[in-house]
Amino acid sequence: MEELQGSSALPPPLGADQRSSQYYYWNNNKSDFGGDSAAAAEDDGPRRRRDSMVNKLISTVYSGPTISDIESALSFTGGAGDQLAVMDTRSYSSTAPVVFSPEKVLSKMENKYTLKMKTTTGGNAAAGLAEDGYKWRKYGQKSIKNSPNPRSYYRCTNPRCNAKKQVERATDEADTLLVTYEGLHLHYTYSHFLHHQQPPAAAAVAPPPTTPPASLLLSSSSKRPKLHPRGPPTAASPIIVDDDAAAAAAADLDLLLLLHSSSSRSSPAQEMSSPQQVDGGADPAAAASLSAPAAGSCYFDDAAGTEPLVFQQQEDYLCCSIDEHYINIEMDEQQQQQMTTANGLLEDVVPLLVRRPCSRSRSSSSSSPEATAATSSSSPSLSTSSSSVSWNPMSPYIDMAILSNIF
DNA sequence: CGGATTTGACCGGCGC
DNA sequence: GCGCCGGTCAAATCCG
Ligand SMILES: [Zn+2]
Repeated sequence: MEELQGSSALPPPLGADQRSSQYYYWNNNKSDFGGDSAAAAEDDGPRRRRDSMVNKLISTVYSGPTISDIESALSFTGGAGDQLAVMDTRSYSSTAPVVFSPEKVLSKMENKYTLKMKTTTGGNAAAGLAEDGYKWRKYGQKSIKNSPNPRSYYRCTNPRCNAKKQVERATDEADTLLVTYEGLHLHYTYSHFLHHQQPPAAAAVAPPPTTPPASLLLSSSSKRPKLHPRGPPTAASPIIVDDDAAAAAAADLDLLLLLHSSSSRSSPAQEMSSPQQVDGGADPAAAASLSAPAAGSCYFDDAAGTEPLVFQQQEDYLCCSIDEHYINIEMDEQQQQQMTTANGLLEDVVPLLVRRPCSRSRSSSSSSPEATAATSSSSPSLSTSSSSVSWNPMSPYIDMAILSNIF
C-alpha cells in the first residue's frame, strides 16, 4: 500500500477544476491533497501543531460552495431552501411504516461528507481497523488531475454494507488526510464490539435493551450483495429480518441501533426543528473554546453556509458550530471515545448532531496531543483528535428519514 | 490458502 | 461525437 506519490510535481495552486455542485467537493483552494492511505510513512518532523492551528489552516483552505449551493441542494429534496427540513421531517415521520429500505434510501440521495484529519495512529490500528473503527478494503487508487497525490478508494468490508470512503493526502500538509465518506454503515463498528469485550458474536446477537425492534429492519440482503458482479443490486425490497443475516453479521447490528443510541441522548422533540436554518448575524469569530481538548471542524461539501450557524447537542455532549465554511465539533477525548465506541462512529454521528440547532459558539480549542506512534497496516489511520467534516446537505435527511421511522 | 492490494482496463458523465 | 476524468472492476500479486 503505500507508495504513492512521488510527488514532485506540483500543482498549480489551483483552481482548476472546481465544480461545486451538489455533489461533493471540498476545498477548492488548494487543490491538491494526497493521499493515500496508509498512514504510512509520514511522521517526521516537527509538525505537531496545536489543533487550533490545524483548524485554522483548515479553515483557511476552504473556499467551496456557498449558501446558494445549499439551497439548490436542498431544493432537490423538495424544499424551498430553508426550513424544508422540518417538512421533511414531518413527512417521514412516525407514521411511516417500518418499512424502509436502506439500500434504496441511501442510493437515492448522495450522502457524502469529508473529514480532514491529521494522520496519527490510533489504538484501533492494532485491531487492524482504520481509525474510524471500520474495516476497509481498498479497491482502487487513482491520481487526480491537479493533485500530486493519488486518491485511494475504500469500501467497507462488511458484506452488507456499502459504505465507501476515499482518502487523499492534503496537498500541502503531508500530515493531513482528506477522507470522504459516502454512505452510512449498516452496522456497528468492530471496535464497538471489541470495546464491549465479550465475544463479538454474543454482542451482536444481543443488542442493547433499549434497542428498538431493530432486528426487524435488518437488511435481508445478507452477504450476497458484495463481491458479486454488478447484478441488479437495487432489487432491494423492504427489509426484512433474516435470522440468517443476523447471525452472519457478527458485527452487524443495524444502523438503527446506532442511530437510536446516539439520538437517545437528546430530546427527540428538538430534532424537529429545522436543521439548517440560517440565522444571520452571529459572528463566527467569537469563539469560545470549551474545555474540549479535541476539536474538529467540518464544512459542507457542497454547501458552505454563509451564515454562521451553530448547533449544539443537548447534554452538552457535543457542540457544533458552523461558520461560513465549516462546522466545528468539539468534544473531549472521553466523548470521542464514546462516540467511536459505544455510539458508532463520529462518521455516523456527525450528521445527527448537526441537526440540533442551538446556541452559537465557535471552537478553537486545542487538543491534547496524544498520538500514538503505531502504524497501522490497514487503511489510513487518522487521528481522532481533530478533524473537519463536510457533508452534503442531503445526508441529514437520510438520517431523519430513518429516525423518524423509528420513532 | 484466503483475504487484501495493486494497477491498468473499462465505463459513464460532462464539457467542448 | 470526442476526449477528459473520476470512480470501479478485476486479474495478477502480495502477504500472513
Ligand atoms: Zn460498513
